[in-house]
Amino acid sequence: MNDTQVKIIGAAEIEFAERGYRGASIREITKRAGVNIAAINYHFGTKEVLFKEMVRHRIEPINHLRIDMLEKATIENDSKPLPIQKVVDFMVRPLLFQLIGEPGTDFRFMQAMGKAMSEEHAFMKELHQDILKEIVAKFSKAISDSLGHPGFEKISYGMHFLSCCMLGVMLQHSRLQFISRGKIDLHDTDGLADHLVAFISSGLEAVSKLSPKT
Amino acid sequence: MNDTQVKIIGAAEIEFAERGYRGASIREITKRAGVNIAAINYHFGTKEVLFKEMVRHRIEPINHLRIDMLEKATIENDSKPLPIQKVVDFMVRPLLFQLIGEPGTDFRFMQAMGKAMSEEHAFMKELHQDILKEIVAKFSKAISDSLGHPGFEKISYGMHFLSCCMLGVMLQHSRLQFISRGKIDLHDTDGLADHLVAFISSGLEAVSKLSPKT
DNA sequence: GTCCAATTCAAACAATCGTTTAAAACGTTT
DNA sequence: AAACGTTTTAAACGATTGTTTGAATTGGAC
Repeated sequence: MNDTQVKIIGAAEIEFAERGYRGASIREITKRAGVNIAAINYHFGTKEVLFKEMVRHRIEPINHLRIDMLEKATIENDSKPLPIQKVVDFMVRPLLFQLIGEPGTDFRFMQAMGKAMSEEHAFMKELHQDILKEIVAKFSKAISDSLGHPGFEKISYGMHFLSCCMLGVMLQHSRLQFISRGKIDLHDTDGLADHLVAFISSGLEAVSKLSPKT
Repeated sequence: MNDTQVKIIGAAEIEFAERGYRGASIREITKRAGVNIAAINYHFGTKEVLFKEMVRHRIEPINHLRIDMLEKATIENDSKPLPIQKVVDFMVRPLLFQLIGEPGTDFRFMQAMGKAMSEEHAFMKELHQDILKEIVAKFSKAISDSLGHPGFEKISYGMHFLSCCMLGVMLQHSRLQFISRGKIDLHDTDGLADHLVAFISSGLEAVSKLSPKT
C-alpha cells in the first residue's frame, strides 16, 4: 500500500462516514486526499472496490481479535461455558476500541460502517455476510452454551438484538453526547463498553428466560 | 390530501424504504405512483418536503399513542412509578405495530425511517429531534422513576441504548428471518415486541445497577 | 357552450455523479 | 543521457439527479 493509496483510504473513511456510501463522492474523496480524480480508478478500480478495501482493512483485525479472545478464554476455562458477560465483552469491546479508541481516528469509521451497512446495494449484503459469517457462528455457539441452551428461537432473537444494539451504537454514537448534555465523554470507550456489555448481557439472559407465552 | 398526493406518499414510502432518502429518485417515485414527474414539485414543493410529510403522517399517531398509554397507565397507578417492562412496552409496541403490524403495509416504512435517520442531512437532524423531543422527555422521566432514580449518567446510557436497539431493529428487521433460518415469522409483531421489551427492560435494569467502577 | 382555475404533461434545465481517455510528468534502470 | 514502465494530470464521457417551464388538458361554475 503506497502513499497515495493510504491517503485515499484515509479520506474515504471520512467521506463515507459523513455521507454514506452512496452520498460520498469520488471527487470529494480525491480532493480531500489531495490527489487527482482518476487516482481512485487507477489504484482501486471502482468506488465499490475502494469501499470494500477500506472495510476489510479495518474489520479483519477486529474479528481476529474477537475470535482469539473467545478461544483463549474458552481454553483457559477448560472448555466450560463462559459467563455471558465475557462472551459479550469479547464481541463488543474490540469493535469499540478499534473504531473509537484509537487516538486521532475519532469515530468516523464506526459511522461509515454503520451507514453503509444500513444502505442497500447488491455488494453490501455480500460484504456484510462475508464479514459476519465466522463471527456469528462462533459467538452464537458460545452464547448458547453460556445461557444453558435456551433454544434456537431465543438465540436467534438474542443474536439479532445484539447486532441491532451494536449497529445502533455505531450509527448514533455522537447522540450520546446530546442525550447526556455533554456529561458523557464520547471518547470514554471503557465506560461505553462497560455499560453496553451490561445492557446486552442482561438483555440476552432475559430473552433466554422469557416464557413462551406471555 | 387528494388522490395524487396519496399515491405519491405511498410510492415514496416504498422507494425511501428501499433506497434511503438520498438514493430514492423522484423519477422512480412518480413512475411507481403512476403520475407525472412534475407532480411531486407541484403538490409538495421539494423532495425534502415530501419526505417530511411522509414521516409526520406516520409518526404523529404513534407518538400520540405512546404518550396516551404512558399517561393513562400512570394515572391508573396513582402516579406511582410503573414497572420498567410497562414503560418500555409503551415505547416499543406502538412503533412496531404501526410500522409492521398493519396488514398489507409490510415493514417498508420502518426501513425508510431507519435508513433516513442514519443519513446525515441538515434537515434530517431537525426532523429527528422534532419527532423525539417530547417522547424522550416524558419517557426518560418515567424510566428514571421506574428504576429508582439511578442518576443522570445511567439514564443517559439507558435511553441511548434503548434508542439504538429500536433503530437497529427498524433497520435490520428482515435479517431476523436470515438469522433464524426462516423459523421466525417477520410479521409476528407480538413475538418480536415481547422479546424486545424483555431484552431492553432487563438491559436498562442492569445499566442502572452497574457499579461506578468495574 | 364558455370561461377560469386547478391539474397534468412532455421537454428541457443546470448540476453532479462514476468512469474513461490520452497526454504529461515522474523515477528507475540501462 | 536515453529509454522504459509507473504514476499523475486535465479534460471529457454518458448517465442520472432534483427542479423548472410553458403549453395541454381537465372539470366544475355560470
